[in-house]
Amino acid sequence: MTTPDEKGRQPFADAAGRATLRTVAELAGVHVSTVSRVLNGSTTPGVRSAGEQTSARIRSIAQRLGYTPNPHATGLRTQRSHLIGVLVPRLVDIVLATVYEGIEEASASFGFSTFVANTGDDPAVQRQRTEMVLARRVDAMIFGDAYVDGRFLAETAQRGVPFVLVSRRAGEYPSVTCDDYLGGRLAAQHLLDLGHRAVAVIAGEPYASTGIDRTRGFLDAYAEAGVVVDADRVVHTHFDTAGGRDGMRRLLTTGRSPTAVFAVNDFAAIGAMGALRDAGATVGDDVAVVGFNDVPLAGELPIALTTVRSPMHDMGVRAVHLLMKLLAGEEVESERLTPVLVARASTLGSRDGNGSTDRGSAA
Amino acid sequence: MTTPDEKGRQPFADAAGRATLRTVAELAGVHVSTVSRVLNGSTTPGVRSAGEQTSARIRSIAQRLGYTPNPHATGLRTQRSHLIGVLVPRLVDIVLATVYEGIEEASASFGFSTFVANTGDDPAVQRQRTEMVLARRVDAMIFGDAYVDGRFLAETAQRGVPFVLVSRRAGEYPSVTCDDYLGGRLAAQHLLDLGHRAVAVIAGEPYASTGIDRTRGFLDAYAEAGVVVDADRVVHTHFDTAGGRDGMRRLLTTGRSPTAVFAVNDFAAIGAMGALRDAGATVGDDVAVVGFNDVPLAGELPIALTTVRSPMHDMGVRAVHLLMKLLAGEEVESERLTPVLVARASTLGSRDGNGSTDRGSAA
DNA sequence: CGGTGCTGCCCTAACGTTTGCGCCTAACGT
DNA sequence: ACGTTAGGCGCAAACGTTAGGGCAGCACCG
Repeated sequence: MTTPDEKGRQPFADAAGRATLRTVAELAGVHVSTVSRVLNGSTTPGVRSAGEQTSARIRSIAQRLGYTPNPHATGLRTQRSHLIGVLVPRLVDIVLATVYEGIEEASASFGFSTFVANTGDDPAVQRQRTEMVLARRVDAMIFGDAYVDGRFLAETAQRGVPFVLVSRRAGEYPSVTCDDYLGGRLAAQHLLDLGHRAVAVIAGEPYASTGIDRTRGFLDAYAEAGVVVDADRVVHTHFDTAGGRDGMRRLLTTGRSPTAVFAVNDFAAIGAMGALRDAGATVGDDVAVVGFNDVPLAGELPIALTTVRSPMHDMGVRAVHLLMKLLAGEEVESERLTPVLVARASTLGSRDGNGSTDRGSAA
Repeated sequence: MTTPDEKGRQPFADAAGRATLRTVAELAGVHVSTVSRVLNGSTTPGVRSAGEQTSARIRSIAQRLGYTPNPHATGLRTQRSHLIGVLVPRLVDIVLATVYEGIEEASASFGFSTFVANTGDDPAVQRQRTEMVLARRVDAMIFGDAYVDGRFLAETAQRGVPFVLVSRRAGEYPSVTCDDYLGGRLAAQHLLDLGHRAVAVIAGEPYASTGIDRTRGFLDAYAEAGVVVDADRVVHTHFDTAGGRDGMRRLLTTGRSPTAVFAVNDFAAIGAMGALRDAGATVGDDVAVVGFNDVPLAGELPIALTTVRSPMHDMGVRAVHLLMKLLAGEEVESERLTPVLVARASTLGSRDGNGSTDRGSAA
């Protein structure tokens, strides 16, 4: 089957015609192990690498041949794949997609590649995708879809797989998140400043720390201002537009309509705006709406959305850094990144030129 | 360093304690090659597998141990990685993210995993990321970021890497796209039906077939109706909200304001709506706006967006199917999937209850 | 002049799979 | 009873790397 030298193809190359260590070694007239040591920078102090000119020659040949080490061989030999498995609820959610971009970027800078998988926040799928990712022998994992109770994570931890959480926290596992509690407080303070007392919260999924912490921060701030938000004014929903619309509808049918709504996610906020529009209310004038995350289009909406900006990209980057420290055996500590409120027309109303310019107010 | 049997851990397991073929073989009292043949179903007709009960025993032991083959070893031995490299402009673009979800889903169903990388439509990055992905020894690639001239793809093709395109077409390379030309015609027909003659196009990037074909379909339909759209009414922009806003601003400063705008992308349309709002125009009543793709929030906007729905998820799925045929050595042909116009308030105006319900009209 | 220590490289054994080849044993045909 | 055949399985050689252990040659020192 394998013709030894099909058509002038590199001798001693692999089946696909790619140069191997052997190709380089043969051309340089040295042993493959020498090439390996030279190319790996052989940073081990005790072990010696090759001489100056031999090294230069080897490097130049490798370069000319476009040699890249076969990751399967390396992985097999070293038991390290330089692969990170990433699990997210859904990549079509721009929030997680942005976080993932940060992860991918930072991983690449450390020489790691990433596998992503969607789990849809379904525990059965989480388990199945984790198995799949682990079967690929990843060195570590990043979970963006943690349940706040962390029961599933305990299993993974017991299997000895190093991992960090991103976006959502859970238990005592190392995580990089937005300071969601503070974010909730920022939203509350903004609405309090505008005089809103009858407020409601579209709180997201009950198992996600993001929604939980943002809601708690919001309610705590209101409580401290002497306003107790009734339990039926807090509704749980999916994190997307459809969820926000449903949540808003439920809030509107309870009778006493709120004058302001805090949605723990921009897309839920947009859905809420849709439901308000359908109910004949004008967002910003009749009802104030605050979202969370400040996705790029929040400021572009026909009625620009007031929201709490979270450092999504940065969370991904920091998560990778944290993971690298973990892999290096260092002590790691969870990080909470600071959010910023961005006030726009959806709370300021039409009195304010519709706020196409962002005014970030430092937290 | 390697303690032979650290703490009651599976004998003959790998460093991470995972079962290997050897573990299974030892327990079953057979040779590893036998285990390999049994577990691989050894469908080769000439070569015989093991006997009925031996097979059953092996399978049961493998199952009990949770054996999964080491993909590095398999990849090294077979020169096939069951890996697909996917390049997209940006994953935060929900359109490509949705396409990618389809790719990931379909790939998994074929036993393939995927690497994604963002290229930001930058040729230098495309090249660099392609190298990176190829260095991982992927079996094939899917490009979602093709330039219509396809010059870079020619290099990749010459290297013998099997690939298909998705979302955008280029040259004669196999691709799965939306029938963008038809989509452009649908948008035009809708605006023609509403009586618009002074129309403009936010045409996207000049190197992407999506924008090109949608624009051409739109202009052709208008030309057939006897309306010639001036060249200065067609502006090129980025595919995001910022791009749409800039494009709209440019259109508004040319003097003669259009009564309708076709943006080749929903986010550009949203940006255009933002610019119109800033200019004091009411979208739907003063100026009609049509987008493209029908992303989930298009219908949730305060002014719901009329748009051309493209089968994004399905494109990803079909692209993988096409790739599998290609890998199987079959003849493959490009596919164009049919789009559908969804009319909403951004063209119908407030006369229409704001159209929170979609009315897909078959193409 | 013999030891000692270093430099510069080679040798070899893995890592976990797959796969062509070939050896047994049992069943079958004549 | 003996030769043939096929089934059931073991053997061993790869795939491309890495890494521990050497072995020459040279300089240096006493």
